[in-house]
Amino acid sequence: MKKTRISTTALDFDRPLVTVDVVIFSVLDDTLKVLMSRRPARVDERAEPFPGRWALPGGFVDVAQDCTLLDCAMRKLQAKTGVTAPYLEQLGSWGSADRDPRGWSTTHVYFALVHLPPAAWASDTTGLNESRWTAVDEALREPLAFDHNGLLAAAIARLRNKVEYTSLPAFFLPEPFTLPQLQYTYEVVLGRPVDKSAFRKRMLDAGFLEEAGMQGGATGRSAVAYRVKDRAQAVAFPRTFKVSE
Amino acid sequence: MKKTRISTTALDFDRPLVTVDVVIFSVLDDTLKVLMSRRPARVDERAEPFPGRWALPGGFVDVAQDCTLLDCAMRKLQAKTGVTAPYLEQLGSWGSADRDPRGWSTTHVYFALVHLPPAAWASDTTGLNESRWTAVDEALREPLAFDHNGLLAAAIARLRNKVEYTSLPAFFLPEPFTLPQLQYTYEVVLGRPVDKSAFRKRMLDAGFLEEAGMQGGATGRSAVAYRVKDRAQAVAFPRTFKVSE
DNA sequence: ATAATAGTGTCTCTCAGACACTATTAA
DNA sequence: TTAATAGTGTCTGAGAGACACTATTAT
Repeated sequence: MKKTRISTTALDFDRPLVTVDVVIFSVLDDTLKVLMSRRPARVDERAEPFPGRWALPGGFVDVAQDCTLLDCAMRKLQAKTGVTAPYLEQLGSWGSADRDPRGWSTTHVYFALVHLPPAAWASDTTGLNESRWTAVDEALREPLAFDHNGLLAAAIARLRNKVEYTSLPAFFLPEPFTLPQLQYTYEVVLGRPVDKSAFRKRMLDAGFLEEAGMQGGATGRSAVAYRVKDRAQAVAFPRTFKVSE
Repeated sequence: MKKTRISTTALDFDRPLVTVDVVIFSVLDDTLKVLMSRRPARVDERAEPFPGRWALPGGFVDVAQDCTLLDCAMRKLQAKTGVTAPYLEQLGSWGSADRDPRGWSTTHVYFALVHLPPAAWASDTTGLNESRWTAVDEALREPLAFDHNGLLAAAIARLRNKVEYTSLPAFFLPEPFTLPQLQYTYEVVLGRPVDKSAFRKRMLDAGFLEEAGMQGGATGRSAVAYRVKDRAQAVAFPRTFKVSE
């Protein structure tokens, strides 16, 4: 028996599931870390996929609540970390028939760079929303839910690549920050030391910083503090670090 | 009245529409062109959105036919152009409540670089699948269907940006091609002349080309012909063109 | 004064751009 | 031989890396 349809298009075909996942990076303890979320355990007869596995924070788009995909990503980031205005960039989208056992599904992956007050670093290991900050290499070593190993690897690759020629690491620091602090952050993410003189020339010549007073450490000379002029976007340098060899 | 559900997750919420759009670029007549497709005219009482407007080629993901989003994009590209193995890269995804009058919708945008035999350049201005190659600036000037002005602008920006530091324009040429031909293609896309000596050094040093005999023009000296070693991906140069100024 | 950290100066090497030069082909 | 195009050589300047130097602060 066929339904009769008048004045509408044929939209009654199967629609894929639509989700958003957020890769939330931060730097702590000399390490690049990512926020992972544990899939709920099997609580009753309902078939939640990958029970107990670690996964990227994310979930279904709520068409009643989210006006855009970016809204949805910000909502999930806010819910997990309380951060409201971080660096947030779309990484890409993945979709296939078999990435989710519940059916043909798509995910829109965003990646965020945040800095958190130390208090927020406490792992939440209780209840249904268990989450944890994990060193990126460690997170990749174990099998994650869905295709999240692939998504996370892509996010790490994109971040490491962009750090070579952009001001992205500035978003890992609370403002104002000093150039030595910024250099340290670059070195953590790149995993190698960077020459101080070349680094400072590059940052100051790029012109994305503005002075914001002085900042003294526990010991040694005080440093000039800086703020980024335009918090909304990163700056690209004309060359990558370490061109030769 | 509530349905009783056993042994299944709650997936009976509203799902967004899921589409794929493809921005297909090519170079002809000294111009960067894009393939545009006309939305069907209003044929009966069914409400096809944006009747008669120009749009990027695309459409709904067919969960029965497409295994992945990339499959879907390749299927649409193949259907429009007959091209099977071009350069195809994901640009990003857009999704919001109001970009499609039929409801909350998402689109996954891919961009393709193709070279076509001159015969395929004929515009198909008949029937329901009218399509046309249009200069990119011209295509952007008129109001397109949906948010396609924005999608196209993003694709053009990404292409122009990547051409500054990658071997992408090689995909606009049928193999084998000569360095003067490749340089000409760069100049068309960049919209400015490029120094011959610097260009040749850059291309040959990048090491993505392999020789493939000689190729003579109608007049003048013959040129060495080249093929790209790895047709699957573009090469990134360590610097952009024209750093200074 | 010393330790510790912030910041600068100088040298060199690489490489892109500019541009003039040589090489090869057809008529 | 000339026109047209392909390809090379040489100079210069910008800028990154290396690394030694100076500057400022607390003890």
